[in-house]
Amino acid sequence: MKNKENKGRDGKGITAEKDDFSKWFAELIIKAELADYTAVSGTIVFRPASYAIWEKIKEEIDKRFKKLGIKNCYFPLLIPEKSFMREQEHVKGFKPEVAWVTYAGDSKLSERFAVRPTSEAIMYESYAKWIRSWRDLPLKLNQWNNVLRWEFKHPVPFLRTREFLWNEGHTVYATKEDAEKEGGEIIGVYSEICRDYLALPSLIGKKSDKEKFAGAEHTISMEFYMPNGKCVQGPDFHHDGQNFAKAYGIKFLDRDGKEKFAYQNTFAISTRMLGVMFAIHSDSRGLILPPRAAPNKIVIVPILFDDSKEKVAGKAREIEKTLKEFSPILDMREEYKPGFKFNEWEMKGIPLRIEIGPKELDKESVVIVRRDNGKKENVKIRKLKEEVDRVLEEIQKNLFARAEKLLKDNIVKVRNVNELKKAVENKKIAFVPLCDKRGCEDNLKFETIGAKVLNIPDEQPWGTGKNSCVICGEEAEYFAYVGKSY
RNA sequence: GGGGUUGUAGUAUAGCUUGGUUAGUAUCCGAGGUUUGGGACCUCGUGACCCCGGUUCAAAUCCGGGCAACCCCA
Repeated sequence: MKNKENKGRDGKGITAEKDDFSKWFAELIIKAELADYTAVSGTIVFRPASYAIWEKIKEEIDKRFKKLGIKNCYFPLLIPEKSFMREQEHVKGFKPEVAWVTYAGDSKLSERFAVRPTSEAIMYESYAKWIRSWRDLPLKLNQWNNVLRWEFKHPVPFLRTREFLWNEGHTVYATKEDAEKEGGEIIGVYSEICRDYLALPSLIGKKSDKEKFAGAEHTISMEFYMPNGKCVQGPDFHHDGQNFAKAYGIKFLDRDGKEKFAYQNTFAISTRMLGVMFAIHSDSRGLILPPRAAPNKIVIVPILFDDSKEKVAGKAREIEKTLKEFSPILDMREEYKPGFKFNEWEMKGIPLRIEIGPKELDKESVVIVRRDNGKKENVKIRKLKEEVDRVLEEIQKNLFARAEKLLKDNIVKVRNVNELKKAVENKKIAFVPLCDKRGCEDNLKFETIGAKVLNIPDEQPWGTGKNSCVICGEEAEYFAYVGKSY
């Protein structure tokens, strides 16, 4: 293919195949202008192409959070060391990754400040002041912000960055029941956005004690399967019980006149999801975006010849207006041939391309080309809007179906250690009967050379009698998803 | 946590072994011309040796350190 030979030589196309995942992903990120590296390891620039999608995710989630009565606020970036140290499990979990501010100019500060790796510590000092009565509850606050975790593992753009953007929801309830009920609502919002906007299916379940959030009583997570066989933890919800309430003194006077500790939750979705989405949908030609996540859903490429130029250009502008709701890009650049433009917009992941030239003009039609499967169709201009609507919806569905197939095809049920090892070796997610002993989970990681329990789904396929833990052989408590993870 | 590879323009690269012209090429980018249905062509032009130190008359090249990217193993 001529096209193929040209790739790479001019530094514009992606040269790596998707099978060569790391190389492919790095190229995709740079060439589709999603992100760029900076001088600080593990930090990236979120360029407009990716930031616009983040804004969309934010917007949709924010709307839904507000419906649930969650209000936005903003807490400071810096956390005094004393506050940070209050909840011990939390400290243990985060301390190795915390960056400290110790100097102002040339003078050393008398107290050092943590750059937030997450905001529990600073928010809960305030919560303790604000909450006095059962009438103050529930308190439901959220902030959209950045956090810094000084990871030492090899960074990957979007998927493992030291600084990232997210939402931090922090809610407080009078009773455990009310607090726990929120888990379903929040995970419902996150999974709706992932499914309907990002076209990503996930495995939803509870984290094991070993893997749960530092300071939480339990964690519900959404796990995603990447094309290189590794899993990624996406959005999550933590029920903290009274752990933080006790550490930070979040108490209230209840109806019965007794002072009680409150129950708390925290939840988050981060810019990591952008990386998950880019990686799962895209191909060797470049980025593929689900229409509902794409800032520009359409590109219009007019085919301009001298004799018909004016007419075609006029029609193209008309179409641009008709399709305004899809934020179309009209590529009128005359210095590039259409073929060049096709490749460029495919690289950048525009879901649908509309071609219009003299041939179409005569027939009052246009050619539409899908980014997800390359299929071309002739469409009458008078029907264009409804056809575009239909095709975009089909692309959205197709991308989800593809991603779902990738996920489902890579889950295998295993019954013993050998099957488990083989599954992990083959880059599968194993569905594994386990007991709930910590030792067995440690052992599982050892046996599989690094795989871990992703989560434990609510729906348990007990069915045919009892199962035994693949590690110790005793009666299993549950089936868990196990795989290598970022 | 351990081991390895690599840093030359916006991108992809040559040169490095054996130090020595004005650091070569393609593409991108800018100007002009000719073109335009899957990465057109011609002319001219702009643009680079990761940082700090050392060795040397002389460093992209050799040495040390730092920073960064990537790979493998735990």
